[in-house]
Parts: sequence; structure tokens; C-alpha cells
Amino acid sequence: MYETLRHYINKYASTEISDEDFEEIKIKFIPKHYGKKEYLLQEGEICKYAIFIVKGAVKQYSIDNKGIEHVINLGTENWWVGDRQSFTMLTPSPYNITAVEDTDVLLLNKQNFDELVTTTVFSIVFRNMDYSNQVATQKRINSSISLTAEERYQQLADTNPSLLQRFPQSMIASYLGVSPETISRIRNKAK
Amino acid sequence: MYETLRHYINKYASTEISDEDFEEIKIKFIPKHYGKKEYLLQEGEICKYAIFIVKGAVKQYSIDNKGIEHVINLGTENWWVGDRQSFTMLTPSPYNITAVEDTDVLLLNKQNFDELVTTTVFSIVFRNMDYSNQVATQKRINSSISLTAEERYQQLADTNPSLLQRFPQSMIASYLGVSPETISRIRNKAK
DNA sequence: ATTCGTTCTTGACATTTGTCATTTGATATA
DNA sequence: TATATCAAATGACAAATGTCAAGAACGAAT
Repeated sequence: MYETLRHYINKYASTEISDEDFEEIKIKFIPKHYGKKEYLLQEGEICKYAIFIVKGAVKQYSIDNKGIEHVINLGTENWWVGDRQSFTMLTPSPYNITAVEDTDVLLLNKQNFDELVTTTVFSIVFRNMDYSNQVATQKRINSSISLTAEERYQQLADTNPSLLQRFPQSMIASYLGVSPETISRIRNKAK
Repeated sequence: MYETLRHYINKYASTEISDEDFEEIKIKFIPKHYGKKEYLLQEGEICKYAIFIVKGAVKQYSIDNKGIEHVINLGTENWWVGDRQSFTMLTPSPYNITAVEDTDVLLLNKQNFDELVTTTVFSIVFRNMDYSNQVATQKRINSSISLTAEERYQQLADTNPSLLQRFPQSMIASYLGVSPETISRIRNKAK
């Protein structure tokens, strides 16, 4: 369970963490399991945890005034999920997060998060995490304003083929901002 | 010139910075002026600076293989611009940044940036900056997958009316990911 | 194996948005 | 004032994508 986190830290700190340091870090996290379709976060709640996915898959989505679901993010192993604004400002979140598969996570509450951020090793990890997050979202914005639905699908297929296998197509469609029918037609055309 | 930066820091640090602390910080920045249409960053270059806009307006854009410009970001007073990936990894940037108005900026190179990040006060500022950046891009992604062109325009008009006045409509169109004609029609319909 | 429920596919059609060509309007400059 | 230039508006048409309805495929559960 914690080994995944350790690998993640080593990767982002770009230096091996010592056993003592890791012991100190791991006690800050609460392990938890969510069954398929269970809520990790529900609209209107305050997001109490930064959530690290050890195993499984989740989707983060909002529901618009027509009742339609919009997938904001998909997450699998080694991803953090949560609502940063709600977590930081203690405001109610407009997002839902549910488990798409049975999912094991590590929860980090705000107090522990703040403590870790002031720790040297972890502040680097979080900075790098923020950095790569920003680069990724920048690319996603770039794609969404520059590419057609078909090109966006192809790009996802090229860069994140695993997502296509783990999430139903209707979620992929929503994630890309198009209708499920459009995805279906794109896929059948590509063959 | 530096007063703008000072206000910015005070706002994000949520505590007043001392004169001595600020003196130490300000010497890390290089003031610079760019005339309209001048490049702050050119495709293929390495982004050597984190750029703080004191006065003026800039656009960040990429050019696709058909030669079409895609506006990734618009920036005015109190915004940071640059290419985070290029800046951090020292890789050539795929983006251009040009001045849309005469623009005064403060440049922070990577060495100074890294020094400031390890300074207590400034690490908080940068963390908060990253945080609000992430929240903003998250919202932009949310809009781009959930809303129609018309709704996106209305949202921008509601939340950032000043951008509509300072940037030509063709840039706003590109920023929203639609054609200039579509923006023109939306505007005339709204009347 | 059968049934049930869900997801995916497919076709017909509607709507949105893009593209191209042209006109209008505004601004700067000689 | 006249003219050159560029941004914006407009109309006609094309292309992309959405919507709705129906059927096919697939899995899970009995």
C-alpha cells in the first residue's frame, strides 16, 4: 500500500527517501478503500483530503443545470485527486468524485498536508507535482482550443491509451467535451 | 515599477512584507520594456524568465501546422507569463509571447527564482500563485468541455470584462477556441 | 442458458460553428 | 481631406457535432 507512495515520492523528489523520513511521512496518511461507485467527494461537501490513488480508478465531475454530467478529470494509480479550491479555502465543492473501479487511496488532511509542505523533502515533491499538473492542464487547454474532437481523441489515444481501456467510452466522451455518439463514430472511422 | 510587485506579494503572502525583505527580493528582478508587437518569448527559444507584468498586455500563443495562431493565454497587470515547462526543464518552448500593448515587466531568471522559492516569504507567494493558477485553469477546462461557444463568451464577459476591452476580438475568439465570425455573431445577437 | 440492464452503435435529422468572399467601419497617416 | 490599412460585420454555404430513437452487443446475475 505505502510502497506505491514511496515510489511516487522518490520519483518526484529525484532522490531516494530514507527509511526514517518515510516513516515520518507515512503516518500522516490514512489508508482507505472505496467500492465501485462510492463517493470520494460529494458536491456541496468540503474537500477534506488530498487523495492519492494507490490502486483503482476514479472520475471527477460536475453536474450542470440540465442534470448532465461533465467529467473534469480521470484518475488512476499515482494520481492525486481532490478539489484544490475547496481543500485550501474550506469552501463547498461543486465537484463529485466517485470510484469507477474498486479503489485504494491514501488520505492526507489539510493539517498534515501543511506540515508536510513545510518539510523540505515533501515541499519539493509538491512543487514538482504542481509543476507537472500545470504543464498537463496547459496542454489540455491548448488541445481543447486548437484541435477538433477527432484530433483530441487521437491525441488521448496516443498519449494515454490506458485511459481508453479503463474508462467507459461515455466518460471519455465527456472528458473530451463531446457526445458519446461522436466518440463512437470517430472510433469506427479510425478502423 | 516595483510597487506593483510589492502589492502583489502582500496580497499573496497575506501579510505585509518588510522593507528589508522587499529590498532583498527586488534586486533579483530585471525591469524591462517591450513595445507593441515585440516578442517576450519566441517559439524555439528557451524561456529564461518568469515574467511579471507591471503594466500592459500580452498574448501567449502557439502556431499550428496550418499556420494558424492559437491564443493560449492573455495577460495583463499583475499576471505572470512564461512557459513553465521550458523554464523548468530548459527545453525549447513551443509558444510565442508578444506585447499587445506597450508593456513593462519584471524578469526573474531561474537561478533567482530558485533562490526566492527557498526563501520563506516567497515560497508562500509562489505556492499561492500556483494554487490560484491551478484553480483558474481547472475552471477554464471545465468551461471548455461543458459550455457552448456562446456560454463561454458570456462567462468571460461576466468574469473578465476588462479582457474584452483590451484585446481585439480576433484574439478573444482564439482564446475561447472559436472563429472570429462566431464571436461577432454572438455579440450582435446579445444586443 | 436466459434474462436483465447497461453500453455501444447506427441512422436520420437539427443545430452549431467554420469557411470564404465581400462589405462596412474605424483609425492612422500622408 | 484623401487614402491606406486593419478589424469587424455580414451573407451564403459547408462541415462538424449534437440530439433523438432504435437496435445490437456485451456482461452480470440468476
